[in-house]
Amino acid sequence: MPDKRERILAAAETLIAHCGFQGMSMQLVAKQANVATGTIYRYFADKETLLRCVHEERLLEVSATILHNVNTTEPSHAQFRQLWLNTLHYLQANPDSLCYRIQYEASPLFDREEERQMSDRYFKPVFEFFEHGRDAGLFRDMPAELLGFLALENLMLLSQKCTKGCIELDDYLYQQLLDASWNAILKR
Amino acid sequence: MPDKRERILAAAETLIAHCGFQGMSMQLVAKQANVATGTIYRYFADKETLLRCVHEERLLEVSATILHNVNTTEPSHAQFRQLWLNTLHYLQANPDSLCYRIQYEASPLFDREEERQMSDRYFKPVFEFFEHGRDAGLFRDMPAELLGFLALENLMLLSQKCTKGCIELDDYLYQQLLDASWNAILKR
Amino acid sequence: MPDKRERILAAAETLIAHCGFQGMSMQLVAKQANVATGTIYRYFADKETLLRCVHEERLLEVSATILHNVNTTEPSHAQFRQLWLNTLHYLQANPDSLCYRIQYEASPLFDREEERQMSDRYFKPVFEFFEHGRDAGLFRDMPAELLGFLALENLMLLSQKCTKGCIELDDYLYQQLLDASWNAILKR
Amino acid sequence: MPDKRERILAAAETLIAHCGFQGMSMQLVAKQANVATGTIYRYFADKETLLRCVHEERLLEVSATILHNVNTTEPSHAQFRQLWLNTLHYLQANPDSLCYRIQYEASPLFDREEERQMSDRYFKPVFEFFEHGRDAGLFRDMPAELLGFLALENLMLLSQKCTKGCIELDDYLYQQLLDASWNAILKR
DNA sequence: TATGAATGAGATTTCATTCAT
DNA sequence: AATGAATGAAATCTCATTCAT
Repeated sequence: MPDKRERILAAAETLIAHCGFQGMSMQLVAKQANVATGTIYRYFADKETLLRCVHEERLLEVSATILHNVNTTEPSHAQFRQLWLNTLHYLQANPDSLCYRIQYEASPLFDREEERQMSDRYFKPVFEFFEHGRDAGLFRDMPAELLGFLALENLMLLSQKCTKGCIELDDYLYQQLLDASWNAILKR
Repeated sequence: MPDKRERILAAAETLIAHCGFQGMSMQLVAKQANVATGTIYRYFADKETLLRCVHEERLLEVSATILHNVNTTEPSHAQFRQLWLNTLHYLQANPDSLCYRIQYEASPLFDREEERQMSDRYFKPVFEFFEHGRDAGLFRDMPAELLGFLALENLMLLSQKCTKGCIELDDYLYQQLLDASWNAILKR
Repeated sequence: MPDKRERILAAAETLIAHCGFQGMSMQLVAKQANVATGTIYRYFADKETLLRCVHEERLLEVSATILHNVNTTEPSHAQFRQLWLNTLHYLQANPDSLCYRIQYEASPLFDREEERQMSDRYFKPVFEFFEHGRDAGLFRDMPAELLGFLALENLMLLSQKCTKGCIELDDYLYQQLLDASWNAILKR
Repeated sequence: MPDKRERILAAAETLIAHCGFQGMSMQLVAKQANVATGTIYRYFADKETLLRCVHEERLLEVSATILHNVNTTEPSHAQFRQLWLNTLHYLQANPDSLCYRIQYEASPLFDREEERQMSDRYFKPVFEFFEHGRDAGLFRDMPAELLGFLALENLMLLSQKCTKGCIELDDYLYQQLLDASWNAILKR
């Protein structure tokens, strides 16, 4: 019954998003996932492993989502727009996932090497999009990671501010932000 | 001996940066600050209060630092450059402070209203800088908070990536990033 | 294994009797009951709840014991004698229980309303005994609670004095005390 | 400034009455008495000594109060009435004192030998009253302590019930209770 | 004599993990 | 495979006592 594994992952993510890293106990995860405490340990070696798995699972999901309908070999404003909107929509639809990721990446669980490998594995097409654009003289002369960061990753903090209610955005502002991101990476 | 309070705050910040929110225990803070456990409770009502105080203390410090040598009534590329570099240098010199802030803001301790009030109190000059520039037709037509976010706040995630060793930057790239930020907020 | 709950209750009662309310720690209760500290919290939400439960458990036990072989609808000297002796024997056989109750009732845990409800629930037959006697013109014209108090409850302090070794009693004195109690409540 | 000592004693008594033995900390006593924490230790060796002193101080006060206007060499109903009413009024006027005493006597601080000595010292006239009455054939053939207990000490639990609001008494009932006490100790 | 900041042992409570069923 | 009661180490917080001022 592999959906138990899924339920446990989702429960952990939600709990961290709402109660923070300290607020997540294995007992609470079990209750939220509707399984027994011991059951968690049949799917995950320990708490740390569970947290790492949530992270990886979500990276996989994000990468799949944001590349939807994007042709990464043809860098253009239209492709970029699709990429940017996919990212935004995912973040808005999954505030727990975002909240989790930010806490995870700032925590000591986060491991540079492992992260680089996962990035490479899951976000290769995204990086390729920026590489192609840079090599065609469209984007600034920077490593693809930096272009990706400038264009997409700052949406994370922005989304968090929206979710927490610090900023309110409307269609006009979204248009402006998309445009700002495009201008930031554009050569000249 | 009011420097005890300072030592406790610094110890808490460092520990959170290195061990995460969950890894920071009051015992460890006491040891790191070289005081007895009970002493912490003479200065801070409980753990939550301590964490909130670290947050406020650092906001105060950041705002003082990044406004150094900036005339906020004259928005110009030179002033912007100073602001951006101040921010960058502060973040690089105080990676713990950054790491702390990100975790704090993603945690359930974070309170929207309180945060807005503190932002208004401490970062008023920064917001004024962007307001003046916008009203003069220099910057995009956006709330000052958003301009500030686009220009400066994404430096937070970027710095974190550097600190964690995911990205390496040199002078040329810094120049590019400064330019990218400027282009992002510029009207036209 | 529901006898664990029983063991915890008994351990708490004994410890309070011997070490006082302040001397009873959850660690000691656990050791005395031969369970782990955490186990207590599976059965009782917190220390206060545990103390309240000890109280209720013992009220239940007392009421059952002192009504043994007493027909409460026939108030007479013989019935009274049985009631009085039952009470005395229970107190002598369970000095811990007594010591606990006195401390509990003098402590701030004690809640008037809750107590009145428990009294009504558990000691109804005792009160009826005194009511019937009063209505038949045998006992003084007083609320049943007061008659019960005069006749039985002062045995509590008396027993405590014996337990603590302040007073020594023999059969002759018991006879006298029983007689004194009877005279106290008798009309005329 | 010996009134500091008095203030500390009063503060300890009040706190125990209201917050229980566990609720009384030396810090709270200091605050309530309006002195510094360390000052308490100039007057009392430690917490236990302080608690014992409160006890003794109050015994002294009670004995002085209840013997007011009583001629202990002439046992009679009038003298008894005065004694009984003095006791009642003291208890009603000083519910904290009562509440303290009950908790103290049930606690492990209470020491049989010391208590007997203090009783003898402070309540000698009361015991003499009952001895004279017994030797004159007026009261039951019992040790004076027991007569005193039957006549007066059960007022303690009764008063506590009133203070806690479990029982309400009026003049008629007081008259009845006084009469009941008298009947209890009377020979025949 | 009086103060109150500081101490650190100890109290209550939580929670990751195990294991008999 | 799944359960959830039990564990006990560790976390937070309190408080009797000391001591420099």
